[in-house]
Amino acid sequence: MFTIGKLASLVSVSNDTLRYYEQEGLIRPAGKSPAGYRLYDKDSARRIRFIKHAQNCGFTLAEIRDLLALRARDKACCGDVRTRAVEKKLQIEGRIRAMKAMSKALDQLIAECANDTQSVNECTIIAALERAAVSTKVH
Amino acid sequence: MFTIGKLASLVSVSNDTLRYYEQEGLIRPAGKSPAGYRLYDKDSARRIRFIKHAQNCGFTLAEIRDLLALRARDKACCGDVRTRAVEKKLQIEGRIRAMKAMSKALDQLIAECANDTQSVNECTIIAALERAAVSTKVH
DNA sequence: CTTGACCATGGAGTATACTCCAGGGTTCAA
DNA sequence: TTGAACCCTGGAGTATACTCCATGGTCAAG
Repeated sequence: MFTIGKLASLVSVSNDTLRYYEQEGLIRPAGKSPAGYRLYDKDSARRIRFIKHAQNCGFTLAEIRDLLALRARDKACCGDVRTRAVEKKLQIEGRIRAMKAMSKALDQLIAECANDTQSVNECTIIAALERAAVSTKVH
Repeated sequence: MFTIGKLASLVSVSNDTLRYYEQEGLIRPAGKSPAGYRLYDKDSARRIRFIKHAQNCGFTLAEIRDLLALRARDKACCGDVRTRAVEKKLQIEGRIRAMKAMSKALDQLIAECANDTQSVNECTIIAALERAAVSTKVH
């Protein structure tokens, strides 16, 4: 059993973050000390790592809460989790496409602006940004 | 000269957004009517389009404000704008890399989970998310 | 003159994931 | 016993880009 500070440094997050996760229903201490201190066990550490890794896979805390709930429900099968992973992947790919479009638009802008010493009045980047639509929407 | 609603529908944003841009120092009406109504001209429309296109290139409003200030300063040259475009491109490419790593991590997870009907207890996605670190940080 | 469409201001609310703070109790070692 | 280091709660603040609201003035048509 460790106190919040111990767990926090163990999994490299702040005490505040752990309390925040608890508040958001993502974790719960294994118990409390007589003085009301949160006490955690190894399972808590596993759970936090789960949360962190899922975040790195692009899941929001709300989605992670769902994932954790899924795990808790016996009836749920691996397919449910898989579906979420596939959906998330599609979402991320959409974002990547949007970003690539941005990057491309910037390429065009940069290429157009050949002359570094031109006055800003004739700047082709500025002109281009005033002109044509760059059809990209993120999120 | 048009009122806020006219300009808003002309450039497809809301009245509130235009007031917000003004508050944030991105635009200023060309004048005011005796009753205090904002009055805009064609330049205003051009400026809003500039803002929208720059947003589509991934610039934040704060960055766009800088870009607009740059345009206003005679001394600034096209190179200054170009530098910002290049920096922004690098930033976006970084984000794309991070997202690709996420996508790849999800691929792995999805591939590992071959059996759709397995109980969630043995779910390999869940297990994988508890295990190894997926080393990706966004932003 | 009234009605509806429009405009103004100031301020609060939204989503996300924390971070920081004040005010106060607890634990432990010297 | 005193001080450092730790813990608690509740609430406010951060960034971004709006959106919505109440309250009230303005304008044009009928």
